[in-house]
Amino acid sequence: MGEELLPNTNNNVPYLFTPSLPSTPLLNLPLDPQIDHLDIDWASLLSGTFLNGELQNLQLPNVPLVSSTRVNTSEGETCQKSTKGKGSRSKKAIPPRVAFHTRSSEDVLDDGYRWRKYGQKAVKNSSHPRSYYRCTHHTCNVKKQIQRLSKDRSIVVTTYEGNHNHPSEKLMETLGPLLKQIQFLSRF
DNA sequence: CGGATTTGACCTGCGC
DNA sequence: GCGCAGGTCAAATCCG
Repeated sequence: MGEELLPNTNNNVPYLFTPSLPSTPLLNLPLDPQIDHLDIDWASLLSGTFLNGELQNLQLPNVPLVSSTRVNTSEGETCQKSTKGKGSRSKKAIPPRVAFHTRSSEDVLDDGYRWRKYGQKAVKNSSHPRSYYRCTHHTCNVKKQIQRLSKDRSIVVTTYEGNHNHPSEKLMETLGPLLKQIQFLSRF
């Protein structure tokens, strides 16, 4: 990792491009010339199963090849804490990463999950800082990074790391009544 | 007052 | 070994 995430094939993360927001389910995957578009099931994406299933089923060449060796510190992982209490890194299995390039005036995409910002850092060769977010769900350790392209400030690069182990709150808010209705109707 | 954000310090990996 | 860059922590601060 190093510089700004650019829309080219040098990145080690699959590059998904959305012309606007997740309002359109059609995405492009320039990394793989075999795939010129991809229909995304946003429901499964938001529930976390997309990253577990669909993406891997597509056999994308670079999932999850991010060179970062940073850790995540979710429960059950053997991550070493530094004796000074700061930092919690060690070489570990790299969680799946997906980068979305989104044209938006908003930095933070409303993806249905709740995120807490835990850091912001100036990035080399970029005039815009990178922001670090973590899912606020207590059992979930998904992270995301948000950064604007210096070449095109209207483009926001959102990099998701890891899989949600819980459904999207907004999704459940929306689907909850619907599911109840389906359950009710299915009794007949 | 509690949760979210800000921000400087700290830690690790990597290249030279 | 050293310096740099990226990533994370946690105390301070903000805000509803």
